[in-house]
Amino acid sequence: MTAKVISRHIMCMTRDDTDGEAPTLDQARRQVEHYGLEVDPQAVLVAVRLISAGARVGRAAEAHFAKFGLSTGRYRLLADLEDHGGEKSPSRLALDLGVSRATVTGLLDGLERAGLIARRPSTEDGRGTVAILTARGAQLLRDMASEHFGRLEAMVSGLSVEERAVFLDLLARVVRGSAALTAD
Amino acid sequence: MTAKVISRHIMCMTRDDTDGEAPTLDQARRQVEHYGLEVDPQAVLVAVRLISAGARVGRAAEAHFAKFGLSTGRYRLLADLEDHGGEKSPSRLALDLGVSRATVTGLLDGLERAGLIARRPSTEDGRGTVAILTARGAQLLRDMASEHFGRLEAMVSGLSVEERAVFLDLLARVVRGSAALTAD
DNA sequence: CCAATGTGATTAGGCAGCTAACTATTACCT
DNA sequence: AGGTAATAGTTAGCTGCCTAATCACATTGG
Repeated sequence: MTAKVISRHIMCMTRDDTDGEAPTLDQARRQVEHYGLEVDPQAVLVAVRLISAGARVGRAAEAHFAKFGLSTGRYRLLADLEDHGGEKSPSRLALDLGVSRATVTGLLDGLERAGLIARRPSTEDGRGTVAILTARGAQLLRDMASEHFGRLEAMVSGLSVEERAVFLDLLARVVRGSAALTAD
Repeated sequence: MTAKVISRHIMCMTRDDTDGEAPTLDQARRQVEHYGLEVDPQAVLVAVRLISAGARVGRAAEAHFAKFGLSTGRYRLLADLEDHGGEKSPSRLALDLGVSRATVTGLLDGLERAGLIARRPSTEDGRGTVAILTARGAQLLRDMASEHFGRLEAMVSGLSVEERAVFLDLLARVVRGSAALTAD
């Protein structure tokens, strides 16, 4: 995720060691006070931890893709293709995956080299191309599915069904808040 | 041709675009059934939406950095440097930021070119270098701080203080779940 | 005291995302 | 018709991240 993805947190409040963990409330507070701002450190912490957590889960998923020689982007493209009956134009893929057409070109290049998709000129549009999932591509997806979804499930296994519902609601509200900032 | 409903695969946590929203429960269910898996679609949805939300918030923060000519990585490095008194070795930066030393070298190159940091040989270790925050770098951070933290706060403004606490707890538990998968 | 090993920083090469620019084709508009 | 605009796909060049390899210096053990 993406990568790329944003690593752990937007601000570097990593204080000492043990590398790894997400920033603490103290660190957020220190940062805010350092600039003399009237911002709620807890709110900052929520945003930063959300970014961190999303990246972490994304990386955990990516680790599985890597075992099959795929990246997140390539997996997404393959899966979207299958979901659509195995055929789709690059432009449409870009739209549905939310990436640029140029990125799709690059992903298709790699997937074609690996024999997971094929390109064929469109029959309806002289400009167009169609990406086709090969039998090998479909098989790969089948091979990955069980463990992939199982891993996703395992990651949230610490939450009850009710908690998951609450979590989804809170997530949606933060997304709305960020969308308000983004949309200009 | 009719606008066919685009089905989005589970890992297709698309950004906004066209329809914009993250995947739905229906889509998750369809995917899981397609492979005949016994996985809870809601759990899958939680993981996928978390990835999506984290990326969204990260992008919203990044948009602000871009106004000052910084990327997320460069901002984090700068902020970490200031947080540490303005001086730190590249190795330490890599450790604290959670990226490789090679990445730090690249980030420092860009920041040095922009006059935001300077490199100086370490006085204690003949092999070592120290990255130093310049006055200009510190000023840039000061200029960015208010709006940066304000934006983070705004994104979570839809949650009450209690909800934020719940959210942090749920986030932490999902992170623990993903860490269990990652660590092996 | 010197060889082996370890560590700091960089370089080289790869991937995935982006924008901008380009070619080819199709569609639109008088 | 014919010129202009929009669209499909690609290419080129940027960034940020990675790993692996390299070079320089440090430390340590026999």
